[in-house]
Amino acid sequence: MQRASRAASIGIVAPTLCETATVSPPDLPPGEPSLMLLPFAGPVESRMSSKIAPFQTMDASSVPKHFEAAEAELRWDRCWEEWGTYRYDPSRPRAETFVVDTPPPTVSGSLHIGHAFSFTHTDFLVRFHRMRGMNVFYPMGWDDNGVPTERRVQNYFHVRCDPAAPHDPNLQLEPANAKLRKRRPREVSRQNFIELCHLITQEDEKAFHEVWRRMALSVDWTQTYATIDDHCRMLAQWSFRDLFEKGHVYNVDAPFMWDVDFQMALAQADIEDRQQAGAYCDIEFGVEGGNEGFVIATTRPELLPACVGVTAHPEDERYRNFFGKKAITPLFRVPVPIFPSELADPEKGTGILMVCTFGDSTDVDWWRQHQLESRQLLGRNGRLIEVEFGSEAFPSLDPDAANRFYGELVGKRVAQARAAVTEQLADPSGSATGNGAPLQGAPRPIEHAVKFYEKGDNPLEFVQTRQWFVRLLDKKRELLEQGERIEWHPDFMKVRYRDWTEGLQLDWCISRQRYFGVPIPVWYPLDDAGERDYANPIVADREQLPIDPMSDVPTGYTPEQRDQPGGFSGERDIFDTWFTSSLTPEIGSHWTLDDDRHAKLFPADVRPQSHEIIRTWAFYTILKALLHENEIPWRHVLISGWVLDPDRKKMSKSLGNVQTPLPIIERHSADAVRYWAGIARLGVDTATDEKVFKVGKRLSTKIFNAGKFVLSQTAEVHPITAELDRAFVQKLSDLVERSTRDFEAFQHASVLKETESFFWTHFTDTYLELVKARARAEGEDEAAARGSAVAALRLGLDVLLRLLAPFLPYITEEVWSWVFAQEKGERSIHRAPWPSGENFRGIDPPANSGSFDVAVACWTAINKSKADAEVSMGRDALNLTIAANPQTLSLLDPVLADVLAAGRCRAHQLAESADLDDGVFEILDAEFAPKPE
RNA sequence: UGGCACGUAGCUCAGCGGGAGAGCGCCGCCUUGACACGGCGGAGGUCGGCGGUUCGAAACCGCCCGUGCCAACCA
Repeated sequence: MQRASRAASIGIVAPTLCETATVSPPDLPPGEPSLMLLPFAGPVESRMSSKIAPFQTMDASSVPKHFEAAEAELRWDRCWEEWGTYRYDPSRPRAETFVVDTPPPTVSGSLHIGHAFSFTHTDFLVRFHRMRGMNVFYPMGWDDNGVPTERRVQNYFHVRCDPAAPHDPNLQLEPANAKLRKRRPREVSRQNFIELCHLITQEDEKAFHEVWRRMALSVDWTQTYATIDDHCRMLAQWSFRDLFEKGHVYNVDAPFMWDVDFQMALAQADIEDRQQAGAYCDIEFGVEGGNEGFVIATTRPELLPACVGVTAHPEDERYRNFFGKKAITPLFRVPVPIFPSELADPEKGTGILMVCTFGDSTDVDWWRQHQLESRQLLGRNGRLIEVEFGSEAFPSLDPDAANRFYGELVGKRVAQARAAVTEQLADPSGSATGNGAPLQGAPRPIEHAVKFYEKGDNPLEFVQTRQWFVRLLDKKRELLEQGERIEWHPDFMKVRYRDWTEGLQLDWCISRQRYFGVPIPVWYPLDDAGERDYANPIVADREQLPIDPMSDVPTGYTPEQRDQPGGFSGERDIFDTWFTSSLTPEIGSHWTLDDDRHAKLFPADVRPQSHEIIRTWAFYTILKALLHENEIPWRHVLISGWVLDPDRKKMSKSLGNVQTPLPIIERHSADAVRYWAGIARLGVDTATDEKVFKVGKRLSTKIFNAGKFVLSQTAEVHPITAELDRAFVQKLSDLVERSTRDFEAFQHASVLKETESFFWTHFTDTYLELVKARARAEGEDEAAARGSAVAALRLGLDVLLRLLAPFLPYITEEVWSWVFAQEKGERSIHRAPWPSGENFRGIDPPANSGSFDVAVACWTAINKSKADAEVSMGRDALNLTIAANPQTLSLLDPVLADVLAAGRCRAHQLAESADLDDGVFEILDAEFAPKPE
């Protein structure tokens, strides 16, 4: 309390903080919360210099010995929030606005250090532009939708969604324990399931929120959205309606990629290839009207009952005679056409193969092109369905045998059916030619690529279902052009986008057979027989949105008409989660809701993201902006690399090597973690490294101590006139110029490295030491020299703090608050202007541009002579002979007094030594004072 | 198999047409008044390999080797 009242009377930053100081934040322990919350405000003597305006110093002894990062992080976070330091100002014009299309993290995914890494990259740039005077729009979104959340709810509560189950309005569930997990999952209604999803995402959001605050992401927290909230659902559904009206979406009933475990359709972007062990089975087929046969090689013998054709290359001599005839499948004795196809590769397998409904996408092509029969045997759950051979749909020359064989397969999953069929094929009774067992020899093991859903555990199948699509194959050229209009950082990442776009083979399947997400806002009229009219869907009106077609009713119908002949039926599917997240720029800009805001915030300036989702998030966002507004969604894309574990493996949940940010922050401080992220360039994968965190921590400690020293120099400031001071300022001015240029070019890592290097090499290790004595020189006639040093020291600290502020927001704010906050009239350094030529106006350049380096070289030579003599640097030199060539000695002259003072040199001689190189000094005949008792 | 990126000191990386660099680690020394959560000094590399362009290549070009990522490869 005493501290608080004193600060108030001194009035640095205290007036605004008094309120803060009286508020006990809920997340701090009780005790002395008011003290904890007060930014340090040591005693300040306010003086007016006759030469340079308001000037304050502080008493270094009043500053704590060490910087307590954890305490400061909580304290400053509260201040920034109270001050609205990061608030977007909607009244300012577009030209002054800098817009970020922030990635909404999947909140039910694991929060790891990689998130902190890439989000911090964005924050560096944001803070730079804010200090440059831009009005920053930096929102935060949460991605709640989709499979990860459903999975998490299923595991957390040990439940499954059963759409047929009745809703339980009083459902209360605890997290499942081990005992509960042994039982079958509890089945809950669709609505209950969705409520559980909401519950868990809210909890997960808090975890992210806490880490973001602690990392000092300068987000405007008043601009927050969640992909499941009304605003996002409305815009996603409106997006669908707009695309529908423009003719870009359609629904079709066709064979498509299907995950048998999730039981949902997928888009090309959701698929990955995995190397799998498989085996070629060589199977003899018969040919109708004889006992001839041929052998096909297949890795999917279980699809034999679904065989609808056989094909070989038209030029293949081995099989030419068969074209036009019918093949007879073994076991099931089904006659199927044999036709030529350029797509068959004579080199592969035996050169002749079976076409099934459906083994792969080529099967689908053949099936379409040659109008083959449809004999879909694989059900949506991945098990073989019941069929009757000998019926019209499943003809057979020997229905009894076929049904006997097939009876052993019904209900089996793919892998089980494969084993069973392989066994059956080894039985001669199944032969189509009478030449013994259809299986020729043992299956031959191979490794081959198989398509998987990226989150799935079983290979994809092609299953005929009805799905909604966005047409994109006809828009490749425009999409590629949009990609060219955007600047990619690093630029080679553009290639990823181009390759993906050029390689597109399928339209975007946007319907998903899931529960937690944005419903497709469509109903279907039912005819008199109660069948859905898919050709004439009823798309919800704008005014109705957002809607859930399972509970809301289309205009012109009554609730009683739901699922009645002549009535309507609601679409059950929801959107692919990317359908919503591809609208993040429009979600932030309030597209279609607020034209003025949209004009200011769209297109955005930057989109930060990681490279593995170029094909999804970046691609779909570009697509949406093109189709809705014929625009690019943002001008720049920033691609952060991945975070690897110390063994350089990608951090992922499945590998179990995930590190979470909070323990690292607690151990090393948020600034240290930000430093680690800051030295990594965009697009470069980076390993977590204790050593680097420590370097960051060390830098912030040094800033704390150097700040304490500089601001406690009590001499009045004067114009910067001394040669060494002017030489230092010139170097500083060059640094500002380079840093600004690098930041403008999205090279944050160079800014940090250069500034850090300058801070140590040119500021604390050299300049500060060289002028220390002069800054403390006593006597009236030393006032100008003294004041010049103090002014340059303060200028150096001021500029370096600001250059480092985007990277190390806590320590720079802390030091800023001691004196500069009031002196410069800006309470937060994060609102202070970025350094520029303005800061150096009126300071003359040095007489010699080499003065600084010569001073350092000479001082270093003196230090070396002390090191060689194994005496402390603090020991006085009684007498030194300084040798250098005449040119170098003449450069030394204007800075010699500073060098001698820093070297504690009581007496000296200069010796011309023409054979020494420029800038090189040698110390001869050094004599040091004896070690004091 | 194709595309992209990367290969520089023990480790992590910067440099990308004219001096081979930084931090950490290592060795030696120093309690100094902002800082021992310090400071000073030092050792350490034929810049993956082979060719080419150039007066000059770690850097530019070609080929090769290695690593990573992306994409393709389901008969």
